[in-house]
Amino acid sequence: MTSGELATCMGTNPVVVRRTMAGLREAGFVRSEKGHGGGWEIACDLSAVTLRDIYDALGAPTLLAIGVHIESPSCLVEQAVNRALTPAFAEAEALLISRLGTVTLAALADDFRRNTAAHRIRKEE
Amino acid sequence: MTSGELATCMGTNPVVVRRTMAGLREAGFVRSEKGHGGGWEIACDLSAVTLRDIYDALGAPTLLAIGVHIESPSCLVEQAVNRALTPAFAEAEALLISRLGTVTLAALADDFRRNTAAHRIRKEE
DNA sequence: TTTTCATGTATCATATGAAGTTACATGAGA
DNA sequence: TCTCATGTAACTTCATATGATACATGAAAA
Repeated sequence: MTSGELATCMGTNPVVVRRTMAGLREAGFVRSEKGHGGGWEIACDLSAVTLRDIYDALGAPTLLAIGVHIESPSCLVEQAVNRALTPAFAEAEALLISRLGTVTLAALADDFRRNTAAHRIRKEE
Repeated sequence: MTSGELATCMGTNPVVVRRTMAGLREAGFVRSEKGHGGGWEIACDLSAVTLRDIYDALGAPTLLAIGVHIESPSCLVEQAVNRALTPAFAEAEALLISRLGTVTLAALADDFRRNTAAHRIRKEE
């Protein structure tokens, strides 16, 4: 598929698609071809890649909305709060990341297909 | 302390302080007095109030940066991802909230005082 | 060889929401 | 009655994610 087609599917912009796919390409999960007949194709075993891998390929962005932003804040109150909560933040993030590691793209695809079939049956009724 | 003094301490604005403190006042954790000699004072037992209570009083804002935003997305792929990750998000959030419940304001204050003492000794050296 | 169509990427524009600001009403004490 | 505080509405930045534009590069088709 081309970036334009993907963008239409996702309701976004071809350039945004390229920006995001760039990370997946660098990780080797997809390939891109320029020119006529070009576009994107999957380049990995879907059962060997997890959402954890995707997460890492996209730059491991922050998962928590709150947390320790400044390493050594000058505010002593902020320091006390950080001491109290840093382990909790770390554990929650680790939990999330480990859960991402349990979801393969193949599992997602299977679930998607099952639901698409159900969707089709429902529409035919 | 007045909103202005608190704002100076926190490097922010008196109105922002009032906006935030309003939640704590409604929960009964602080009291405010208008007029001459007015300002804010603590109105709770610090050992009986946890960061969980503060979190709730401030409107229980989102703790996770990612997660399910649309309840029933039309995108079947998004639906599959949601089915795969919703429990993980819920668990991570529950973990964080339960940890907030283990930190009392009194514990924070104690830790703050210990560190302030150490800070003072370090400066006197 | 030239045209067409795709990616790659820098740069700019826009939208969204948090934070900050201003303005003014209200209330309490000096 | 004057001063000083909170309570709030309304407005203004500000930061950042997203979208858009422009153009260079590369590959296949005409």
